[in-house]
Amino acid sequence: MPANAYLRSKFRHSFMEYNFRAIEDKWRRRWEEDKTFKAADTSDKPKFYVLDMFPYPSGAGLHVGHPLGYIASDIISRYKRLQGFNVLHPMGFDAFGLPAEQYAISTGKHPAVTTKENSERYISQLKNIGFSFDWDRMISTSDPEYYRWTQWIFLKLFGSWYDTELQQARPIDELEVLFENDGSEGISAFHDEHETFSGEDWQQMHETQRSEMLMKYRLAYQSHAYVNWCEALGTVLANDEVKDGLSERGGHPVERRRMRQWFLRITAYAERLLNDLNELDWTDSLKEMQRNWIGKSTGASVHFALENGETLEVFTTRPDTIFGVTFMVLAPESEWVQKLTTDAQKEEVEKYVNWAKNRSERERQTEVKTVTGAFTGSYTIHPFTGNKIPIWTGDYVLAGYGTGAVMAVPAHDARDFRFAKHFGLEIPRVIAGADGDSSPLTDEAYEAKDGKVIHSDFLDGLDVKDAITRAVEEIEARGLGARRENFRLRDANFSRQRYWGEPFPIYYRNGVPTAVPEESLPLQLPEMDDFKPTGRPESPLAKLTDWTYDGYPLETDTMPGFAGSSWYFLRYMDPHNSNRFADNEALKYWKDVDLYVGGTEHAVGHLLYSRFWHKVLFDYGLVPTNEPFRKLVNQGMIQGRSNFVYRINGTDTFVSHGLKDQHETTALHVDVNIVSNDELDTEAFKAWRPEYAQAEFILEDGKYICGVEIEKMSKSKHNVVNPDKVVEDFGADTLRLYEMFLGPLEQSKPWNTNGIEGTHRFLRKLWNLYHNGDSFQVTEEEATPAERKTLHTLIKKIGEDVERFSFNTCVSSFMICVNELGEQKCSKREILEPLAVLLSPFAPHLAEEIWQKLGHENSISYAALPAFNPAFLVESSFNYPVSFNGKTRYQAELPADMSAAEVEAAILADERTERWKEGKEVRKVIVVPKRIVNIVLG
RNA sequence: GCCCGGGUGGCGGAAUUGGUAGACGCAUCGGACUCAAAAUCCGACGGUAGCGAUACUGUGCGGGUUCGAGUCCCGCCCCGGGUACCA
Repeated sequence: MPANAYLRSKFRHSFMEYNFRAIEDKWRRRWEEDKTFKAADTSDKPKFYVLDMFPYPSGAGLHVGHPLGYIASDIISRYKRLQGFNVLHPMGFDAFGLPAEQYAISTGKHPAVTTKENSERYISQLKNIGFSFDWDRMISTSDPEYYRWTQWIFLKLFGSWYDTELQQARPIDELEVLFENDGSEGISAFHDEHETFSGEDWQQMHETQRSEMLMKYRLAYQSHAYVNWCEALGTVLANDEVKDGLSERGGHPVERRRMRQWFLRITAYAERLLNDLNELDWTDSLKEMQRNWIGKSTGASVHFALENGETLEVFTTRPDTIFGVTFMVLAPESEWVQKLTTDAQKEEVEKYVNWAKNRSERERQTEVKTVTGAFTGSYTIHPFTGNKIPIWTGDYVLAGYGTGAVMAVPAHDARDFRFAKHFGLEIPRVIAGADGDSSPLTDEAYEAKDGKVIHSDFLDGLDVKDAITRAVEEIEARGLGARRENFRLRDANFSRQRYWGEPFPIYYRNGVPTAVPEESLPLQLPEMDDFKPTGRPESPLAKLTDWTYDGYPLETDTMPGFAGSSWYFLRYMDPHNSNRFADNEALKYWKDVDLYVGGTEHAVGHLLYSRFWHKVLFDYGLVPTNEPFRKLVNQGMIQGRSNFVYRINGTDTFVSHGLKDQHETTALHVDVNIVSNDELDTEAFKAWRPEYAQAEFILEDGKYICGVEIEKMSKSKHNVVNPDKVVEDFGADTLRLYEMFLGPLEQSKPWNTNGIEGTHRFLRKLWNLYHNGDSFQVTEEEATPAERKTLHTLIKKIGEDVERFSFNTCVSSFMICVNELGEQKCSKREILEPLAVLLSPFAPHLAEEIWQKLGHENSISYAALPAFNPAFLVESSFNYPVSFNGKTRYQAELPADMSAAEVEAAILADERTERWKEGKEVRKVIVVPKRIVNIVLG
């Protein structure tokens, strides 16, 4: 291995080697002892809050991909300190939740134990890389002193309703006063459907009835609803935890089940969550993901009269096609299905509904194109034509969106078209194509919002866009409905039937869900030896007989993983406060996160929930900003780079990659740690696994070359590279630099240890600039113009590139600078001292060591960033590329301050121009000063 | 299907507002030092032709705008991510 080579070389050379192990050890210890990166609670300096998405401490420890974002944010943190900011850069652990619990179960240990062990391992790995975290602010979401405030915020949500007129959360007792006085009518509140009641009605209600009514308004509420039940995990899951009908964690099947659950009324904030995205400095793609998840669509609600006098409400985005409605479809789960099914159709409909309800989420999604449904036997009356419209049920209509019923326009909606075609229903065309085509639609629906309306009474001749407006006007004028907005976003399922989460501070007093008083928080998670899922849809806490408060039973569900992570960034501002989730002064000083770095996997989960919680706190004046994360940068994923060996089938012989096609072979993953530049260390391979001890090899050019594939980094693929190993072999500074050098931060890229020696070599070259033979040597001589130019080119470049998070080009610039200074044999303080400061955010250990040798007593972390002086970059001449018809032919060195006309004259007078003209005429000369000359020949 | 990214040497990537494509690094090859190896240093390194100066060609494909296109416009192909009966 290269590390051994370096070690060997160290003993051979007599001069001062770059001994990264000693240097890094020394500074790790110093920073810890001196608390170098402790953020001041109050300061005259401007604040800067740099946050990483905190990890859940998994049993596998950190691999080399995890620190990528942390290195980037650490560079920014250190850079901002150099710029004079008071920087808050904390780290902690997302310790509650499913992953931690699954890991505990698989190892047979208690999650409290595994979480502690894993966190400690993470801390040591993180400290090894030299991050400038303020470790005194470390938090863990499973710490009772932390989740006490998670519970407290939950109670805030439980004790709130949303005023749609004031557009903010308000205390629930204010709603009770309104109910008491005037009943439910005229209150502008976001709530579930219910029948209106008067003030007198309210006064006569029982406690239970009142509680149930308030549940329809609370921001944290209980409800019976269809939820994602995952049998294998023994819990329900939120929508963002389910992918393709399988649990995101573990890939287990998920079924739809009606259960009583806690929910968060995030839908009340849909509009604000959507609008406020505009003011955030996030990537467009991330904002777009949130917009799509929120899914706002504009249209109309329309009431269709039923024969029994009731009305059926539907939501449509295409009211312009209302004359094309030939049938209605209800979701199988809709309450209307039962009510509207006639005796004659009863058997068929019941059979269908039962079948549809028992389909798994996965079946529903994989068989999207299969058309199923049943006729209820009832009809509705078309509000404009008076026609009888048959009512069907079909599972392509979702119960949870809109009203769970649609007006079907088969000619202009692909799903309705398929349904009509399958059941032989009419498909009348009401929108002509853009080319005026009004022929019947036989193959597919015409969904484009383009063309003119036909066969539609008062809408005839209008363009689609105008017809939508006109149709809504008419619907409103006739009292048939109204313009309406609809959101795809659903309320967040907040219950988990698991052990390892925050207990709900809720107890059931005579069956009425009641808040545990604030003074009794934290409501501690009870110690349990048997914390495994029960296998029934209830939490392990239900096994306890003494899980009570004040003699009443406590809620047995626990909160989901995203509870603790929805506000942790606030706790860092004041992590040890025992009176409040964070002190008001601290909140006012730190305000919000200036830079948040993390992966896109949290685009719609964590980032949406956090924004929601933050807005509720903002409504109560508990936080000073309405958004928590001003700027957000997504780092790409580091993929694994797997190596393969090829075993000749039925033998113990392995053939090198280039020769494998001459044999029948099986490709096997081999540990990337015993492969260097794709060459296998065959002795290490024999020692790797007992079954390979007798292995024989067919080599090419005396080497065994491995195959390569880019895959996910995972243990089973033997492509995991541990940062500890890289730090041991090359040092933390090399690791930091190399991770940045790999490519643009936001891009996904494979980890390949091969190139790391380049960055290590760079650090040694840099180290040698400050040393001569075996002694540190930096002179006080005045720098030359060339040396100053080299330095200030770097200062300018680093300033620009850090600003745009282009750290890979920063590293290149350092390399160029060091190469040039090496050629210049520069050892002058005037140049080398600023260079050390510039480098310190990237390679902090090395920079500190040099800084100390330069005679400074304080940490380089609080030095001042060198100022850029453009005067040093002024050039007296410019080497013009001269091109003819766009092809560069020769270079001409001309004074830099020459005007365009002078340049033109000089070039035309150049003898080389004559040669390249090839006798043709000069039609035009383009001169861009200090860039290019192009001569157009005719 | 829809919405976002992206496609540049053997490899990772650079080219920030249209102005010398391939910076920087890895790998490879050649040389110096060495008994030898490692380390270090020097040099070559997109493709084709040529001893060579050099010429032609070249940023996924096809067209266009421009004095000039990796960069802008139109139409495709491929890869990655998100989302999916959302009416």
